[in-house]
Parts: sequence; structure tokens; C-alpha cells
Amino acid sequence: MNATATNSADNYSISELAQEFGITTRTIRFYEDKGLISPERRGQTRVYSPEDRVRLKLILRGKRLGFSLDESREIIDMYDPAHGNVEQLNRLLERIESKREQLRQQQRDIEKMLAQLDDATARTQAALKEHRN
Amino acid sequence: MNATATNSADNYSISELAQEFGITTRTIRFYEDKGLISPERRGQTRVYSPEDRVRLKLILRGKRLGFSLDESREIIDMYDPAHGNVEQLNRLLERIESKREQLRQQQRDIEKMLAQLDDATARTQAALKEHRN
DNA sequence: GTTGACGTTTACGTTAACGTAAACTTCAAT
DNA sequence: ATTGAAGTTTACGTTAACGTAAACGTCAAC
Repeated sequence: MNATATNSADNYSISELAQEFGITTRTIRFYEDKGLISPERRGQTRVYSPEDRVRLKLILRGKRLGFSLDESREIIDMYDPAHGNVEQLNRLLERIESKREQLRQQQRDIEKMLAQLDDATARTQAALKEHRN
Repeated sequence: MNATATNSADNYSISELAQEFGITTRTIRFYEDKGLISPERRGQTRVYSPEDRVRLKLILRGKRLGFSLDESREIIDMYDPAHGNVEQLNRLLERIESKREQLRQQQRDIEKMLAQLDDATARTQAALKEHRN
């Protein structure tokens, strides 16, 4: 046990992340292949930083919302406006607003679907009461 | 022009629905193939009722939320508790509640992502102000 | 009577997002 | 020295959700 350990403390192995998020290592490597994560390497081995972990979290959040990996990448990249020139920044603002609109549409869709499920519950319970005869 | 027209008034052709919802006829036929819609036939030709149209609407709503066609079919079928026996009805109630939970998770995901987009907007606008020097 | 516009079936092609398997390395432990 | 757990690359396989194209029927319009 050295004072300056080889692992910089708050790093993760690929299997640690896989287990934490309930996915396979294959999936994580696939995301790297698609350019969504870029972990460091200790020799051959991948070493994931807390930032990498956050990116993974964002990808999975996107997945739960039905986003493609390309869409998730886009959204993640929006958080970093290092993309210099003014025109690009303005287009970025538009794309952000567009995504916001899409999310608001999803909110409306969820509301309607939840109402539909309330209906379904009521109908099913009614059918159950029917059965008590 | 006969008084009792061949088309029962409020029915739709496949291309009408396709245009209304911005999808292709191929897509609609595909949904039928997967058992999501079952339009009537006037000879060979498909004739869609208002109920068919509603089902289509629900499918597309599911799509916007990232649901697979199988999931959408499940949700749609939840609305009709014709599935007799008590045990099945109880399992149905569980599946409904499960879906509700999933939708609530999506709501949380959307909230976080919207907050993230607010951040992104602020950062981008800051980057733009930087550019005015 | 042929030309469109619209419909049909059948079938092969395509893309995304991984799964699965093979073949290999590294390293700590027995 | 070998085993076992975890890592790696390479590559072929799979499923969902359509796209695309071919080949054909139908019917009102010119």
C-alpha cells in the first residue's frame, strides 16, 4: 500500500460502472466507440473519471426518454459552449430551444398517458367489482 | 352521388391518416402487421374508423416517449379490461401501476434535462457576451 | 383505351444498439 | 506454474422499425 496509490482515488473501472448502472461492459465500450465517452488508459485498461461517469449518467437518462445516442451526444455537447464563433453559438441557442420544445411535448404526452392510465385503473377496478357477484 | 354513400362518412383512407400524422402508408401497414391496428376492408382496400385513428394517435404518442411498439400495444390494451378472470385483472393493475412509475421517472428525467438546458443557455449567452469585446 | 392516382402484396435492404463468442493479455493468488 | 478474474480487440449475429422497390389491381378521367 503506497501513499500515492496507482489509482487516483475517485476513478472507476469499466465493470464498476457497468454494475452501478445495470448495463454491460460491452455497452460502455460501444458508447466509447460512438464517441460518447473517452476514458483514459492505464496501459490497455480503461480508467473512468467522475466526469466520464456523469456523461454515462446523461446518456442513460437520454435513453429512458427515448433519445438516440446521437441525440444524447448532442445534448451533452450543448453543455460545453467551447465552440467559438458567434454564428455557431446562435445556432446552438436554437438547437437548445428546440430540444426544450421537444421535452415540453413529452411532458404533455406523459400527462395524457397518465390520465389514460387513471382511466384504465378505474375501469379495471370496476371490472373487479363486477366479478364479486 | 347517392344518399347512402359507400363510405360511412367519418372513415379514413390510409393516405389520409398518413398525411395527417406525417408518416408513410408503409408505416401504417407495418403497425397493422404487428397487430396494433385492424382496419376493416372494402374489398382489398383498408378503411379506418375513428377508433383506428385514435389507436394510431396513441402509438405515435408512445413513440415520442421512446416506447417500443410492443409497449404501446400493451398500454393501449390496458384501456380495455375485457380480459376476464380476477387474477388477470389484478396483474393488469400491477402492470398499469408499473407503467405509471416509469412515466414518473421520465418526468423526473425531463425536469433534470430541462434544468441542464437552462444551464446550457446561460453558458452560451455568456460565451456570446464574451464575443462582444 | 390508356394514363394517373391510389391502393394492394411480397420481399429484400438498412440502421441503431447492442449481444455473443472467440482469442488473447495481465496480474494477483494458490 | 497454473488457475481465475478482469481486462482487451475483432468480428459476426440479432432485433426493431421501418425504407425501398417491384409487380400488380382498380377506377375515374381524358
